[in-house]
Amino acid sequence: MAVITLDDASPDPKYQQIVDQVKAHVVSGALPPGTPLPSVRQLATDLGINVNTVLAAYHALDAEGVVLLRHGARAVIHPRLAQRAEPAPHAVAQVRGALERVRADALLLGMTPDALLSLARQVFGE
Amino acid sequence: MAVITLDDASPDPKYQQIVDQVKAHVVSGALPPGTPLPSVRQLATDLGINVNTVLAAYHALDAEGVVLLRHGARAVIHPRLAQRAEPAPHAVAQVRGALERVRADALLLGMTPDALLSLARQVFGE
Amino acid sequence: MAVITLDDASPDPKYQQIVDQVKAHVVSGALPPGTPLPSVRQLATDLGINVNTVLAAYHALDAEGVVLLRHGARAVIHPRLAQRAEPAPHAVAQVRGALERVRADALLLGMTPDALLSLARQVFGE
Amino acid sequence: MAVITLDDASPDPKYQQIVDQVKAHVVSGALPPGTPLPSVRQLATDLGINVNTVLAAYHALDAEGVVLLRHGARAVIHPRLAQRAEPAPHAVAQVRGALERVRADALLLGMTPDALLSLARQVFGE
DNA sequence: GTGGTCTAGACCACG
DNA sequence: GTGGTCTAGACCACC
Repeated sequence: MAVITLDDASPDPKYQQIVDQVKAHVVSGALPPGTPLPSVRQLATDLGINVNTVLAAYHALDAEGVVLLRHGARAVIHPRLAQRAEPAPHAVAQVRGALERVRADALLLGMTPDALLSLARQVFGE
Repeated sequence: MAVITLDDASPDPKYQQIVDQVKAHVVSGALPPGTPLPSVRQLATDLGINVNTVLAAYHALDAEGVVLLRHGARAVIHPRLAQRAEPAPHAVAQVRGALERVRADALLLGMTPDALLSLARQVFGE
Repeated sequence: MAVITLDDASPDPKYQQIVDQVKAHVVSGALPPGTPLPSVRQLATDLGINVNTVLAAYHALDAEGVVLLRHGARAVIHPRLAQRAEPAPHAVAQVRGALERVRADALLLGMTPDALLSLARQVFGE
Repeated sequence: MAVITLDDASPDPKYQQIVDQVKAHVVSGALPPGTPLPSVRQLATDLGINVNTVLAAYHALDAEGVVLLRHGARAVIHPRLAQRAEPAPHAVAQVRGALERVRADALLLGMTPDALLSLARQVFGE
């Protein structure tokens, strides 16, 4: 459970794919705060990639506060993630920008505004 | 009208900012199909950037089918853009992926699913 | 009294947290020179961590001269701690370096020099 | 000016030394917002170290928002650094923790509270 | 055994 | 030319 897989055909770099999937698992509840992640070496061999690539992903997650890295200890999902309840002032602006970008691409790809809204309800709704 | 501006403080590369803004203007109707874009040299001097940077943006837009580039002729918004009505099979999957990524980041930033849906309705709604 | 606690959400390693807290208790007077520390095994079980982790902390404190370790005997706060009166030549330079580092981070975090000085007076003042 | 140097005898890793010095230069005004940093390759050869070590430092500065990294463009001190005026809620607590740590070490090194406060006024004062 | 740092070198993407 | 990604492998620090 909470498996991480790589797609060689993806335009995203491997370390980014790892970051995205860990975040997704955190959000879905598959990786609750405090859960230990696989060791960098373990995940590297599992995915058939280099240890440093996994390290890059873990460092990025650490910098974002999603993961807690400590010397000698297994990396864990940050225990204080659950406490965050403030919407954060700039966060909304940031998300809005991302949504506007998605909207432009979707409409140019031929989707109707209605179809987009409907898809959003599907993805964003519980 | 349909002005393009660059933000030096943006994490996005310049060519990306140009691409995003042209798309936005197309979607908003400010740049209807067939409209000529400013010449590469003109836009480059207007923005105070290198010609190659503008060229990169135009090429990207051409590759996505948003713009039509022809040797010796001014670049124009693709005339057949309006005819696209089929959402394209992989397009929906692509947009869904983008939305899922936005969702993960939004929730990790502390937004509630409700707030996100509400924001999406705001941005995606006509 | 002079309790030591661990914070799982802290980015600092456990042994470091122990070292910091013992130092703080010594400085505050809660652990005067000569005071015996809890045994390695006792503290390890109290905190629910490995004996070696506590040992590492005690060794670090011993190396810094804060604690006196003797084979077979309980570790104690170094009895001669009180006698130190000379600031030591390199000590000032070391502390100055630490303060400069704190200053850079504080200012980058948005604090004003005045706010920083005021906070320092609060923390450093008796 | 705004030179960066490495100290092989320092306990801090090289990439950390680069990070600290860039921050110090930003705070001192030697590197105002928008200033381009030396390219990773240039700085690497200047310091006689590997390119990836410099990259690690630049990535860390980018993650902290001190530096703006963009593909193909020279790294620059973040242009929006000047705009930050909010003290940030957790920032104060973070700085306070750092000061408390410095205080404990200073007193254990034999400095008096008065000497520490005086040094702080020297370092923190304009 | 776990993560941290550093090196060396290759190839890709952006301007 | 600039930064980005990835690999391979070595050695160190922490638990």
